[in-house]
Amino acid sequence: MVIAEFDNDSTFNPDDFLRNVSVDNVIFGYHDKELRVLLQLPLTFDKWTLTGGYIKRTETIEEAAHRIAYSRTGLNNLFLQQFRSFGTPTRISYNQFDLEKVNKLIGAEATANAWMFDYFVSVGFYTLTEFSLVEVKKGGYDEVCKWWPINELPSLIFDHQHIIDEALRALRMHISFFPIGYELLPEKFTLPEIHSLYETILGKSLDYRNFQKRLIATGILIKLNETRSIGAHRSPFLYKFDVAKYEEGLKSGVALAF
Amino acid sequence: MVIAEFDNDSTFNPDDFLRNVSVDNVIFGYHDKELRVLLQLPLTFDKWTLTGGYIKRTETIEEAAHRIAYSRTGLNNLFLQQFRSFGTPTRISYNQFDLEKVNKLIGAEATANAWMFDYFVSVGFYTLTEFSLVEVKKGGYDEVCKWWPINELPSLIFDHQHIIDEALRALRMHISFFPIGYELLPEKFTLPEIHSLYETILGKSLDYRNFQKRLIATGILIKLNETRSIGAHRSPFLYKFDVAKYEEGLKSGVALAF
DNA sequence: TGAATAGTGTCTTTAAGACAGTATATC
DNA sequence: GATATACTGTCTTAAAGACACTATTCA
Repeated sequence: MVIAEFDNDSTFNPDDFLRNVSVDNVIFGYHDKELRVLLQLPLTFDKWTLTGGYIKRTETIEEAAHRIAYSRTGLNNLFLQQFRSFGTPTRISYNQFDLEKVNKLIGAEATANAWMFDYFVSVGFYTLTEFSLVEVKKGGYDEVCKWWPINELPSLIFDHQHIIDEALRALRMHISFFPIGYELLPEKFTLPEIHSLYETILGKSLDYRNFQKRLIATGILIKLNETRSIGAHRSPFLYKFDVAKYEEGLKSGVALAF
Repeated sequence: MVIAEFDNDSTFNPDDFLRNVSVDNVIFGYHDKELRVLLQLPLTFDKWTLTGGYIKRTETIEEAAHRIAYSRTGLNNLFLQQFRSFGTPTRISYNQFDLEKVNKLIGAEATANAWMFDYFVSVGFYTLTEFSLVEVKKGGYDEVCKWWPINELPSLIFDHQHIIDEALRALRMHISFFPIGYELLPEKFTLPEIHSLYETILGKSLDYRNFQKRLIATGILIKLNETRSIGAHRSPFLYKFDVAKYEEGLKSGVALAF
């Protein structure tokens, strides 16, 4: 629930958007055994927020989620997954806004019943991407937009901490039934790399031998006849995804009960 | 997305409700090996709809779902489960309304941009109840409200068939991980009864011996020293739920991979 | 040759799935 | 005793989980 739309549209008009519904994206980023979330610090708050926004009258909620994600990451083929909606009259609280800053932005005196302080039901989406390659673009009304390690999140506005918790729960459930990694790993990757990926997302260690057995058994991996040189150590073999089987797994599920 | 609120409130004022968000309840009913859905035929359509409604500015989306479910079933302790939200600009289509009837109801000429024809994002909830004991109450603006067998649904308005399909998918996934039956079976029930319940909901047959083994293994059942007389047949034993373990299972899940 | 990482195999336990004959209640 | 339903047990197979040693790279 933020004013991301202002960014590319200087003639922002609330009437072009749905009232009382918004989208919040929980964008998880993975890199080098670390899981982060993309958060922004709007000028109108002194707390961080998810990258969210309003829904245009001409677009679906999924399109809105993609547009908002694109506006921050420049990525337009993210696998955005709806996981829950959040609706409580008190979730958006008037007094968490910095009214002085709001007034300056609006160029007028904001009253307590201004549309932006209204009760918004937020539809939550999450996604997962490789964050080291993403060029984060802050919105015109944000001070900063950056990746925060999942275990060291700053103080968040409204119920955004709760939304992140729920998104992480959904993500962790999701990866027991569907393959992940295609957007997160280089085209050719090693088993230790994908092993670390799963461990990081699940937040627990997985026996490497059993992990390998199960992952191979899904049939989504193709072992290559190349190795990666990693210094004074044995060189691990490279693998790539069998894209057809990976896609198939995304649809009908894959047995990986972690 | 219907005008259920009119029912108990003759002074219905759209300003008391959120714009552009609604709730749709998929109320599944079970009785005697049959699964049904509660649908209503509003005066303003010639197609059937889910029992849905708008969200008051003073209530959470969950409270709205409960209020709406109560208004049709008289039940107020339903286990309503949010499963997805639906938002497409075209999902509510103006020309599926019977304008003549709408005008008569409103007492004025409805224009194409009236609030009720607007783009509504609908938050979907489902629940499951024993339908033979429910006294269905139709809304003041409905012609009928009744249970339809899941396999013989009438023609539904908007995307309501799709919402039902998604709800059923969620329900079937749900019962592989969580116990069901407490609200659906009499306090004392037999194994063949709960077996039929699972078969009906899943829409497939389950080997009785394996089913029993797994269900007993969950520990949520208590075998009683009584039997039920069912005529010229062997009398099955009665069971009841171990409520504490059942509740526990609702929280942390139960292994029942069907 | 030592340090760090990659790779591999077996055993045990548990669960899933297929399958058929005996027991009981009433007419 | 005929009929309809309830009840029970075993075998096979597959998957999960625990566990420890060998192989490779290069400084």
